[in-house]
Amino acid sequence: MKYIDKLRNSGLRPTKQRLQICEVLFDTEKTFHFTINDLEKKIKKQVSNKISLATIYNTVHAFEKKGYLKQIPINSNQTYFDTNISDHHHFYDLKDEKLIDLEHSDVGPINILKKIDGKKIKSVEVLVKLED
Amino acid sequence: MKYIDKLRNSGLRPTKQRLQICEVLFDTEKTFHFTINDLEKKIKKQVSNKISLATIYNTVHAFEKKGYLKQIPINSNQTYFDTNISDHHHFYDLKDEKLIDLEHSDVGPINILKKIDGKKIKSVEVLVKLED
DNA sequence: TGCTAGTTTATAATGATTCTAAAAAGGTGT
DNA sequence: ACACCTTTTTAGAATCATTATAAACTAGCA
Ligand SMILES: [Mn+2]
Ligand SMILES: [Mn+2]
Ligand SMILES: [Zn+2]
Ligand SMILES: [Zn+2]
Repeated sequence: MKYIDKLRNSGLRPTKQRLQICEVLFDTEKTFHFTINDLEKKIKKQVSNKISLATIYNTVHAFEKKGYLKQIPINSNQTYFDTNISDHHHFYDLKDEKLIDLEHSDVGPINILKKIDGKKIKSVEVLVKLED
Repeated sequence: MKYIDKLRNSGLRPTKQRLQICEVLFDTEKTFHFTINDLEKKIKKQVSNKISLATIYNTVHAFEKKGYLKQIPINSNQTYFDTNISDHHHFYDLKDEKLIDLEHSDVGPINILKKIDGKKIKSVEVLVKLED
């Protein structure tokens, strides 16, 4: 089905757990931001069998390594992930502790004038903190 | 002396420990980035008496709240702080796990076109990840 | 139907950070 | 200097997200 090839092509065996996690993560109208704790709850709701927490961690890290998920740089006691892997930015609402997507097109072009010898830019991420 | 008024004006008692931590943090030619673990080591080297880890945490958080330190949004198992409290950005060298300042002037003007109702922008921070 | 490497799992370990509550120190007024 | 009250420091315990462990399970393949 839908995710079997995706996983196979990444060198990941399409196990029952991984396919179920794919459904929770990617069978949605909209992309979303989540912590492992959020995802664990979503899985409990949507998946009949139990998936261990260790497997959730393993899978999220495997998917991140393959580029199917992105980590969002933010100061929190929990790591935030994003199913939106496009080149985009974020608002962070300090009061509600919620992330909001900020599309590339919603931010004027960013020009990094400083160069670091022997290094090249891998990504440019903007975090806009919001208050009331 | 130098930091007593600074602390008093913030409503913080100028204790021996706080003054010593001020010296470690602010009596430097250049600003720097650090984790609590980094700071603990620096203090051990530069301060004769012992300062407990709890006090280091308390002090860093107090200074951050007063605006004498900034937290840097980055994904790491440890929280990074910055003695440079100017409005600036960062390179993050993924290999060396080092932060490098990117002055406001080294980044073209950033224009956030999207508005969120009832919220105003508190800060705009750019993180530029570097690879070889 | 085996075989083997990859995967899942319960559980333990790790480690940064926060909490606790008692002792110490700062500030103020006498 | 002293008493008094509040803030701060401190050692140690607790918390909790994350990672490690190692045994059981499974996907893919001969
Ligand atoms: Mn983290
Ligand atoms: Mn943190
Ligand atoms: Zn996003
Ligand atoms: Zn900096």
